[in-house]
Amino acid sequence: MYFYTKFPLNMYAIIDCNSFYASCERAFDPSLIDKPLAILSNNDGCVISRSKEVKALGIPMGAPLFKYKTLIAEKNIQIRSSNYSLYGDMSERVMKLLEDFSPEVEVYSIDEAFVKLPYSENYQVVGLHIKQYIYQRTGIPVSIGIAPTKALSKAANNIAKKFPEQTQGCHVIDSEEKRIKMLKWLPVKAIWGIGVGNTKRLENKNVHTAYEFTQLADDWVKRNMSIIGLRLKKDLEGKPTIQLEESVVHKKAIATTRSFEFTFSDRENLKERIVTFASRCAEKLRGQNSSCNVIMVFLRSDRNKHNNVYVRSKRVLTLPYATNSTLIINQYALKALADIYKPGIAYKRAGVILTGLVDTNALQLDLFQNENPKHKKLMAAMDALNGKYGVQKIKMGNQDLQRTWKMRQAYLSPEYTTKFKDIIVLNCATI
DNA sequence: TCTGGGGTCCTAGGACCC
DNA sequence: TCTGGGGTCCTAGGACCC
Repeated sequence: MYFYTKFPLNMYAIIDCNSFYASCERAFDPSLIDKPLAILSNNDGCVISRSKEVKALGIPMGAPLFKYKTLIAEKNIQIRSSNYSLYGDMSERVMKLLEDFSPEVEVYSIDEAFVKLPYSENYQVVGLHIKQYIYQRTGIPVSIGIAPTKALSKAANNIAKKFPEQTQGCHVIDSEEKRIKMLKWLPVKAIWGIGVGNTKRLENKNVHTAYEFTQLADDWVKRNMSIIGLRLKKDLEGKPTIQLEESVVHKKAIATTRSFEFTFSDRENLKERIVTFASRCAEKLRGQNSSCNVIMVFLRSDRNKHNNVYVRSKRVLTLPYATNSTLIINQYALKALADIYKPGIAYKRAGVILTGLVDTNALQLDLFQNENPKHKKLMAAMDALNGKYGVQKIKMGNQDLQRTWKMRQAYLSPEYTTKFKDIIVLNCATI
């Protein structure tokens, strides 16, 4: 109904890397190609990326590793620990290549980007070209959905993924007939932005497909699913409502949180962890040239231990002035920790989150309280050294200097693209 | 024995101001 | 005998995403 007679000048494409982490591993280790391959979360806890062979074996996203040990052995499933420096670097390469097709690129996540495509007579050809272009230069296979709105392109991408043979990995919505056919096929729970809560609500109202969702009254949607739901509905109707967010805006929150391999209760260990998390946050903060006004520290017990009460405590502190000094941030992090720490609780997870972020260059100095100017120089020196010799080489005195807090990463691959010692060596034999 | 981590946005309700 | 109303800002909590 909102479609132009001649198709709109701009179409949105979503480019989504297939099983991204698994594909990164395969790009550097061809022996993994065509074998079932699963990538694990931090601490090798659960499965967070699955090749299509692993999906076919019925291992769900987020599956705890220990529950599938037998199946993994039986089916000879290959597993790898997360190698985020590799994935982050490969992601940057893919995103950079997309800029060759349009100046308007929104990096939506580590493995997905929206691109506003310039007018074309044949978007299927454009899509297949992008797919091939990325694959040739990175070894990463992608799926592409192209449509007049972002929500429709996400849905089209579902189709490209589900029917790779028919679509060749790219599906285009360029007519009202295709839009309606797709929405009638798409179950509500698969709509981008409809979570479990909304799915339940809609199914109670006997709404089961995306098409039925678009037939609801606007005011009902607004009332029950907020302005977000209404925008989504418009987008699915083919009226561009969810805009491309291009500018690389600074993050509005910076977090470092971890689960521990074991639970523990003693104050000294927690202090060390919190200082380490806070230091890492401060580093990320300076990395985007921001300062923070607010710090939050939380502690949690093990939510999977049902015989215990699930303890979740947090403390939010507002700083006297915006800062990005590790020293100040650590000091307040420890203060927050002292407020919530209770002896005798088996803590399993902790984290530090910085919010109230502002641009450091635009800082207003507090009239009475501001930072020791030496901090700025010290931080700059620390960042420079850590940049040169590796993350966390320079630490605060109260951090774990012996590196006893290692994550469990039993199946880690080399950092092929970001460490000199891990660069692949080719042996060329002359015949 | 063993279950991840890092984000975004919206809303309701309270505090406060004029 | 009587006790406004509107606006803004902030925060906690929820929902959702990958």
